[in-house]
Amino acid sequence: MVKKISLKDIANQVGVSAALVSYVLNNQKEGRINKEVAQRIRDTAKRLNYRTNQVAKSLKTNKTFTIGLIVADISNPFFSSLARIIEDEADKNNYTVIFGSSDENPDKSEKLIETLVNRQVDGLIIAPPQNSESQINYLIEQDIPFVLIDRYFPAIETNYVAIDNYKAAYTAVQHFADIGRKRIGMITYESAIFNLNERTRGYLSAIKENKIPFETTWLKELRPNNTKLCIEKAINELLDGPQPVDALLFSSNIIAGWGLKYLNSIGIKVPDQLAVISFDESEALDLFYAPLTYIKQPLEEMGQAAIKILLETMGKNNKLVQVNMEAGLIIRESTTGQTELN
Amino acid sequence: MVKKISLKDIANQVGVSAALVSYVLNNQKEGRINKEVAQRIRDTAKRLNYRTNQVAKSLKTNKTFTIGLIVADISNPFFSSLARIIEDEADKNNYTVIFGSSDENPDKSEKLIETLVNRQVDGLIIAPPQNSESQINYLIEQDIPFVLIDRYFPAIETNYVAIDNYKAAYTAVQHFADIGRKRIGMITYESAIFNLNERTRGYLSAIKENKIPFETTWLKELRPNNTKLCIEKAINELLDGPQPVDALLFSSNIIAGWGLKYLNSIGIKVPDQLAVISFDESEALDLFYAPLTYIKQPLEEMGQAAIKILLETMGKNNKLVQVNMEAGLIIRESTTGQTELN
DNA sequence: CTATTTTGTTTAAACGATTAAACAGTCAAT
DNA sequence: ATTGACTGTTTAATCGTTTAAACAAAATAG
Repeated sequence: MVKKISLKDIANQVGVSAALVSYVLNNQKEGRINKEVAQRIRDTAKRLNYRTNQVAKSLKTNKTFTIGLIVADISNPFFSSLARIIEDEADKNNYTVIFGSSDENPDKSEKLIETLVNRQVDGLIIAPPQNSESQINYLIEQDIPFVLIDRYFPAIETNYVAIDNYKAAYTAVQHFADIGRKRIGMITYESAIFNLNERTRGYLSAIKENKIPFETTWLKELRPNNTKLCIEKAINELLDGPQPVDALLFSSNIIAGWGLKYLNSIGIKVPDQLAVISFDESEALDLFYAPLTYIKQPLEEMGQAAIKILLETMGKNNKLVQVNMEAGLIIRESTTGQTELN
Repeated sequence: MVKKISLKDIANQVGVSAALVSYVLNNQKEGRINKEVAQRIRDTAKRLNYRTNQVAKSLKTNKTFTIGLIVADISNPFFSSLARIIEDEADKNNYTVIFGSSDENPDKSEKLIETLVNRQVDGLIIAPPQNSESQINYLIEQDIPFVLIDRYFPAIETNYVAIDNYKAAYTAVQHFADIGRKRIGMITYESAIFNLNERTRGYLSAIKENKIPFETTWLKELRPNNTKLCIEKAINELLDGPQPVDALLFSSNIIAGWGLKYLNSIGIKVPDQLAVISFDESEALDLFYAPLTYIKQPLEEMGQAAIKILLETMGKNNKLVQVNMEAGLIIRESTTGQTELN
């Protein structure tokens, strides 16, 4: 590696102290510095192609201008879209983003938090996996600024940005009821994550309030390490028998992806046989022959809010900010359309 | 922020010098340190919950264990999948990843490179936008380890990992020819990026070798800042008139996404009226009513190779490594199936 | 019983920046 | 001529590590 130019190198060239160079390049001590010298310093810096060493600067100033982002999986479009928004917002404020994927695994999440904290990130944005409460409490103890996103733990007082999942699921089921569906299924993950439980709660609550006689077999809770096969099995169980469900809510984009593929392959007619709603958007939902009705999370607003809150928290504005946004229900053919009858 | 524990704090507690603490915690000077003292140091470190300050360590050791990743857009599934693989491989080697999206814009790319270099990343993995040659040359001059991915500049001697785009496009067109298609269109970006040009070259070459009389109107080159509307216009032009194309190659997942949606909406029958192949995979391609034949890039291998080469380069193993992988053609219904006839 | 080696630990400089405080010189006011 | 204020710059400490070199004490050798 070619020798990097330091402040001292510039100082030597110009014949002044490193301190003066620092003052000039940081536009400090404005009026006090000899203009001609300042210009020479700037010229020399440019000529030598000086780049400040952020590591040294961070050590001294105790500020890295880095934000850590921990999501479940950066390759999941939900999280990568969020990541992109966060990246842009961070950039506007001169921060860069280090990311990591926890795979919904608390051990990985813990390791990531540790790595990022050791790297002295100024703050964290985290979509916490289940059973990671202790890590969150650790961050609170250590007074490390952070914002939870997408999920949070109601038992812990933290900043967070999420949607009202109860309401979102409720609205989806209500929509099923409104279009006359009577046997409404849901496929979700068996999980201690609050936001998923809220979805289930919203689902059950809407069924109850619509006076639909609920059957426990309608609710399929998959292991988080779900596979294609689990989803297919769940769908089979929902559709088999004399009383198949006539509506189905997928509680995540991943489940919807596999689920739709399977529905496609077994020739279920959507929406005639089965009305379908999915959480989260994705291009895939558009290309299904009956474009899917889906619950649209306000990603842009969520990402922006997360950064805004994080910056405020880092700036010692220590009040708690908890944001519950409302998701939209984008109604399309999978619940209203007519399947092209042949 | 709660005061962070430093080596010195441990040293004071135990009553030894900071140096000794450093030696112990880094398992250096193995045999030479009094076991009892070493244990006390370790215990105290644990008790005080010491975390090493990576920033300080990096300053001293001139190594950050950080890799910079610059892609066009992290929210594009192609890049986020790649990012995930790179993340995992980096992690295996104890590196973390800082990322940025260039939006195919050389100015953004330059700013990102500068930011990441200032942060003293140990190396970079870059999908360079067009007109960013000077930035790449700068990295070479500065002897900063990097690997290009997905794209590269044939005129510049660099490490890179990419697929043979010429061959991939050629194979796709050959497949069209094999199934008897005679009027084969392509929608791509007008761009100076080598990999896209290679796709075009492969397309043209295959047409020629199959002795298909090429018509220039078959090749649609969109402005990179393409919109939904441009794609729709291009498709209209290809399909309108007395001699519409009977096969169509989309040169990216983004184009395919919009394109398929439009084909869907105007009721084109795939593959009867129009056989379709897309570059890159995505869930969307699976859910199209005729699952798409697509060119599958070996993302896993590409990401792994990129990290491997980068680590070698960082380790001063200065030989040039240029990898051209072969893409696969996954043949499905959009080129072979029968549209369900009604 | 010295001389040498080994063991265990400390000292101090360094990485590259920042920044409070000190300093020297000039200028104006009394 | 003395004082004080201002201008322009340097000195030196510091951030938290690492690590070569120095050092002291104990063990071993001759």
